[in-house]
Amino acid sequence: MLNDRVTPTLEDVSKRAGVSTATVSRCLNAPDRVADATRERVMKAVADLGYTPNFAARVMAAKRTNTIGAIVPTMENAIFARGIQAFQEELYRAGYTLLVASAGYRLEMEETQIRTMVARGADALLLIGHERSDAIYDYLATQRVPAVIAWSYDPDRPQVSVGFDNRQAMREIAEAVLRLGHRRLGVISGLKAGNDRVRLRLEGIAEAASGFGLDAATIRVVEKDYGIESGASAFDELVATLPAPTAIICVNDVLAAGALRRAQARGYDVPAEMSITGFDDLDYATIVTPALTTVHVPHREMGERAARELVAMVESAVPGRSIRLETAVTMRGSLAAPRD
Amino acid sequence: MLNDRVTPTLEDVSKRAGVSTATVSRCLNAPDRVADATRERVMKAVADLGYTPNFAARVMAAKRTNTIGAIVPTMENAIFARGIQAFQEELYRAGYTLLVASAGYRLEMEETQIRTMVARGADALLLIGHERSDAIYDYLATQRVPAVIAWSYDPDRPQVSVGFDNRQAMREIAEAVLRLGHRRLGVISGLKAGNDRVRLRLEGIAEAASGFGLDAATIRVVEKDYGIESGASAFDELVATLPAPTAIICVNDVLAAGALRRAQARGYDVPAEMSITGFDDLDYATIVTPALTTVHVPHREMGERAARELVAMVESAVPGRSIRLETAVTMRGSLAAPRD
DNA sequence: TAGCGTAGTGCAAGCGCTTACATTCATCTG
DNA sequence: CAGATGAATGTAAGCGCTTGCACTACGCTA
Repeated sequence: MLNDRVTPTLEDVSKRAGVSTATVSRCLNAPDRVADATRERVMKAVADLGYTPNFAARVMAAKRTNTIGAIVPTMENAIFARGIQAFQEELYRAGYTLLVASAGYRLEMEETQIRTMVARGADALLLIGHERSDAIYDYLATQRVPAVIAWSYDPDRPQVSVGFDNRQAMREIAEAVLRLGHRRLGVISGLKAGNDRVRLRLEGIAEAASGFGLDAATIRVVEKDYGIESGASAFDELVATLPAPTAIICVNDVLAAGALRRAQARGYDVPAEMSITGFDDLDYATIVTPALTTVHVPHREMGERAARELVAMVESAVPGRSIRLETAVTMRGSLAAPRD
Repeated sequence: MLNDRVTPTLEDVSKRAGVSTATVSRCLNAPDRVADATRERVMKAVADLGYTPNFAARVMAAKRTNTIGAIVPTMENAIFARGIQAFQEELYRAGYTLLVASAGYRLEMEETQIRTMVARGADALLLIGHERSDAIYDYLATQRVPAVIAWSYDPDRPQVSVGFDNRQAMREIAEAVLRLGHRRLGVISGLKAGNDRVRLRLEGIAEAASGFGLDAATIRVVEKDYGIESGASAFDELVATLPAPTAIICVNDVLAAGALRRAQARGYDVPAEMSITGFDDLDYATIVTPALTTVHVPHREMGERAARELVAMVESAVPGRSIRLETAVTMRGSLAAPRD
């Protein structure tokens, strides 16, 4: 018994107030069902004793935790931070607590985390992207734990999603690149395994290329995990094989920032000799020089809407509706027409 | 009963395996105390049923959650992300789950979060910085919840801390600035309220200034919340009053990155006309141009060591020792001698 | 062979709370 | 004024798990 707390219990309070534990419980959970005088007495006892309800006991008895879990691929870089922050603020407003776990972009790890969260009594879950096993979706269904998928939007899937169309968003920025005249493209991608957002974005690039009469299969794609350094080394790989691309499209701003810095370190003039684009519109995009042309994603709005949707699903047991958010190509200095 | 789960219970498993619930429980928690044949049978039943232990029930019965909470000021920018990520990885290795909450740099909010975490049964807590009410320290003591303070190191305080000496770290970089000949300094600070790290860093600057014969009181300090935009507008304020500083010391890289970009937007040549320094050595520091001279903080190491210390405190109930980590001034392009 | 130790298992008492149901009693109705 | 009504409170049954203790059976030792 490592944790033998010295916390007063409901019973201590009830004795001190001279009532039953049921009355104390009601004072705490449904104050209007208790006579004013009694309530005052009880509340005084609560205050005197510094009583805090035992969470586990409450969960066991009430089968509700007022807790919502979020499982993100990573907390290390800023990709999910802003959205999750907004998510948590909105949950807090609605009286819920957020539990965050990160799965390191690994599906089995995510599955473990989902099961852990459910076992911990999460009333609902926020998940990133659609890709995961049917087994785990079935599990959530049988457990009756509502879930919302964020950072992705797909009305054709049975799951409720609050996000944007990754493919279309990426196609739009790729088209912007192509429209300027670029024909030799390089792509820096995150790891595709277990990450449908990345795959959809790559498809978006391929679609744009086809639309401009390019054979998408000839576009060189370098796949790396996320990180500044990965973007930098991916850049080196892309320019190693000739003819080098005139524009490099990155699936997010972190990779783009790394590629940009490496390009400059290698003496490339960005954007005159080399254009680079990002995705997400994180802080990274605006602090680099030149600032990144990127896809703006409404992270905060996504977090807030997902929270509201999830709370509604928990509280009214309605099915929940998918919500599509708009992204926007944001033109900044890192993209220009090719020189030649 | 919104969450009437359809989860199998220990009893379901025990029936299927033809043993008592006690045996099933032992299979799960102390497998070597059960005969091999029995264990196999039980494990098969567990697998067949897809059984997951109910967390709340387990906590109630065992009074231990294998959960450690971390309450950080914010998750929005990258300041704490790397350290927390390392913290969680190390905890995971030791068999613990991490609960994260953010307190928005507000002390009352932090207090609420601490109480919530304790009520939820956190076995221990990671807190950022020393500043909080005695009442809450007393609370943790009576509840017997071990806590470690990170991002700060102070051997004279009763609390265990794993971190660095904010004052000295900042003094060192300020001295580097002064040594180059700067005498007109500006400072961009985070909000001091409830944030002892910031105050210590400011003291470090004052000490350095005194050491160089400057009156610390004459140094202009602009206080802002953290954010790129805050850094930018703080820069404007600092250069609005003449004579403008020749070097701006920022209490972190986020503010520094914002100030740097704004300086350039206003036509300043950094570092020739204006030097800018940061603190933390986040990604931000290396992707801006010129890269930021900053104080390198061993975030990952801090997270890992804090996790190990905390686990030791929980498991062996030893008092715990404070650990001092070294920081290092990292010279990069944003700092140079003043022109005049 | 009696006596003992030990590994393996079961029994059942909680852990602190919520809540369906039972009880009490003051108030109202006709 | 008897009886109905309903507000306020109490009673007690769990929620699903862990664990101290008791018990059995088997293999040793002397």
